[in-house]
Amino acid sequence: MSKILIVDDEEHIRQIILKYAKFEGYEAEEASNGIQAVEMCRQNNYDIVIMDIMMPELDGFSACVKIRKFKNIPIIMLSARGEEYDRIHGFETGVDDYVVKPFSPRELMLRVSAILNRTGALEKKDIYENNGIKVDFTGRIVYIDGNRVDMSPKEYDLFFYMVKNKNIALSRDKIITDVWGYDFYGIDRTLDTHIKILRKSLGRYSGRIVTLRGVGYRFEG
Amino acid sequence: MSKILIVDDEEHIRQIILKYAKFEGYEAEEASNGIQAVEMCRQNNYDIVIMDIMMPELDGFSACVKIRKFKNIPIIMLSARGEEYDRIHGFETGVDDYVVKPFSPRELMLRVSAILNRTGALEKKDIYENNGIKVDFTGRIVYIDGNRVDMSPKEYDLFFYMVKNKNIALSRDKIITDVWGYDFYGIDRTLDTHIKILRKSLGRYSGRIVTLRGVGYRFEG
DNA sequence: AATACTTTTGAAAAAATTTTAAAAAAATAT
DNA sequence: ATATTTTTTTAAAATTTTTTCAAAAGTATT
Repeated sequence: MSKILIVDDEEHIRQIILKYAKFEGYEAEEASNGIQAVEMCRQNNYDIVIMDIMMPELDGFSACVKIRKFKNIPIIMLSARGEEYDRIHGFETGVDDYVVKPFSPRELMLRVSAILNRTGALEKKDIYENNGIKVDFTGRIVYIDGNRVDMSPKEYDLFFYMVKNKNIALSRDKIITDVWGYDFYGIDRTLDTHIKILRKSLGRYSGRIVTLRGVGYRFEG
Repeated sequence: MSKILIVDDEEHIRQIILKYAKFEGYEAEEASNGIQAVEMCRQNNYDIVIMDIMMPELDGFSACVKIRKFKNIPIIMLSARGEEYDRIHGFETGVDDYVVKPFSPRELMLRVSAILNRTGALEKKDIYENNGIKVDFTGRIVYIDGNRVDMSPKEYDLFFYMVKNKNIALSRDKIITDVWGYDFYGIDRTLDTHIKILRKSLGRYSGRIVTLRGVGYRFEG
């Protein structure tokens, strides 16, 4: 399991990333400024660092340079839209990738996964396989009994989320907040509809998504 | 695998080159001044040397002359824009090529590759081949069912990038950032258009580039 | 068994994304 | 300087996906 260090001075940004990182199956810790980040990198072994550029105390680039002096960890930088940054400067300081705020958490996780694969920090692909269902998170492919299944974006997102949280009771609220990324406190049946579609895609394994009446759903894997 | 010696007194320039060289699959070592470079060349077998002209201790030209006394390694010189240098002087000292700073790393790597091929310091070629599609990264040639296919520069870049990251879900953002080298967080359809062109070039294999709706694309290889 | 409440379904409407083709702009070669 | 090629932009068309809605089915409780 890969370990991520999330560095940002804004609490809520950290929380969002943290949340997504966890449900992607990563272990994650936080730091709220550059100095703290450098210190934590010195004392722990992270597989990748996600760091904001603009921070009090010590900005992202400087922290990056300091970290690189003692450890060669992949680093992804976050920059606010319009904030000036410069790719070359990034390369100089050893940044591996950039993501512009506001970012989609899914997008960010895709990049994390890509870098971890590339750097071979985790040579093995991110794959789940059990009882006829196989999910290749890196390639975004789902197999049922060895056959590829096409899904729509939301369907993938929803399924990936459930698989990553397999055997856990997930409340409707939690699923919606986590997969849709915001609350639509609607009284609509969007989630149900998606579950229906997903179950259809799962064919004879539709029963692996169990309805928890009054609560939500659980994927059994 | 070819081995490169990178000589520059500026750490960050070395890092940039190092990064790209590694990305291209070369092995690379560094020296920070002429004296050190000469010494390292004496003790190791490099296939090519990339060296800055202006350096403390011993400048590039002088180092070049010294190296040439005992070994005939191809040498590429880096000179700052506007910095005075003299082509004739270069030829006298046995320089094989010049690149002016600030340079495009890709450009530099192309020259490295060109020289290595020319001098026949043959390294094993970087080639991908699978199911009717063959990509010679070194020669920048694409074959479909054995026939050469002409592509425009961007088309090559895009295709190479996708092939190097085969079977990975690549987000549009990531592709654009990585291939174009900057973000246009615009709303234009540049990438789509290039994908279309690329697919056309791939003929009956156009389906190997799969659209991941809401995400991006994936090359299947 | 009746009631109240949830979930499932299918179909239609609405929204979003990708593909296309063609023109404009930029870059390169002649 | 002019012609040619490549890249980007644009806008419309095609496609796919998401959401909504209302009826049907299912479950727990009384």
